[in-house]
Amino acid sequence: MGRTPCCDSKGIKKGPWAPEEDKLLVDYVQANGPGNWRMLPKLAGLNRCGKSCRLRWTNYLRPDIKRGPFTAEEHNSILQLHAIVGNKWSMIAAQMPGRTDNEIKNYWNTHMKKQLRQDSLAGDAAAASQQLTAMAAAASLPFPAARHMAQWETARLEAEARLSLLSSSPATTTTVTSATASSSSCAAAAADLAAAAGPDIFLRLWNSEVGDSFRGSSAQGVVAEAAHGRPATASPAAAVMPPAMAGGDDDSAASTNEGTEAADDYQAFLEMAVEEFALLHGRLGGAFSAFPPVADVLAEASCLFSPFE
DNA sequence: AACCGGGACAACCGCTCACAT
DNA sequence: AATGTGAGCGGTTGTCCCGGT
Repeated sequence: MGRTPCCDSKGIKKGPWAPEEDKLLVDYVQANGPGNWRMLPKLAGLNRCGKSCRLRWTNYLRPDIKRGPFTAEEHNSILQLHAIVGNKWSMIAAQMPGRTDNEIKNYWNTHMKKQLRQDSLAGDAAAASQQLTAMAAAASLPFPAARHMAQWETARLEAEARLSLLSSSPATTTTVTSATASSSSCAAAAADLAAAAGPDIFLRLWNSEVGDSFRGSSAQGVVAEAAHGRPATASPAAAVMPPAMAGGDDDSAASTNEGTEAADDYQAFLEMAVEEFALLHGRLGGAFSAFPPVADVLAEASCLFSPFE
């Protein structure tokens, strides 16, 4: 679908914002609230495109923005969160009140990337364990959601490590002949899936119909979601998180068993994903196109077909 | 004083997605 | 179902500033 650029009109100003423009934008948003950015420039008397106004407001003029240099605590938080989610700046920013994704992204690209490069040049032999270390540290972050993310992600990495071990053992290389595969062969298949389709395959599965199905069928999950009281307007981060990590509550005292529960949830999810995959394959003979969202996720893992045949 | 290079940060660009029509 | 729109996201670019030569 063709999309007309928002800023191709002649005479629309670009570049740095003047103080008068900032004042016009702030006055308008304070009087009318943000929203309808396309019409805003005209209504506010600005010679800018709506997108430019939105960016200026969200990245610079918003009253709740925390200016100034990043603290050591924020620095560490970014480091740890980046180890978990990668370049998902909006997710990282969601855990750091007062900081924008743009600000964090710039900080990462200018300060932290350089630091990491220097660290790697120094020849850190423990590089492989850095992610887990960062995650362990993240478990003590002052941001509840970040704690949940770290705990769940730690469990996920441990589970994946187990799956890798299982998949490399001779016993699990035997042929799986039915959709009701055993837990260990599910695990092996899941490890194959990750190896074939990339580590984010699990996140994508979680966001697919398979994940929906799992969430819907897991009574435990429903209880967990209710207990965590996920807000109706979930953050983008919460939208992709399993219940154990999408909580948003401050109930840190009750988190003792969360890692174990998360690992169990994750294992159950993997088993269901593989079963679902096998069922679909059996039912459709590989014609996954009838289920586009699942197909998108699973088609990449087509080399997984063989264990089920 | 003039020039240059690099760092820091604001702003833009291109893309995707959800939703409305 | 096709298309248009608004909004958000991540990557990239542009500009300013500052220190070194």
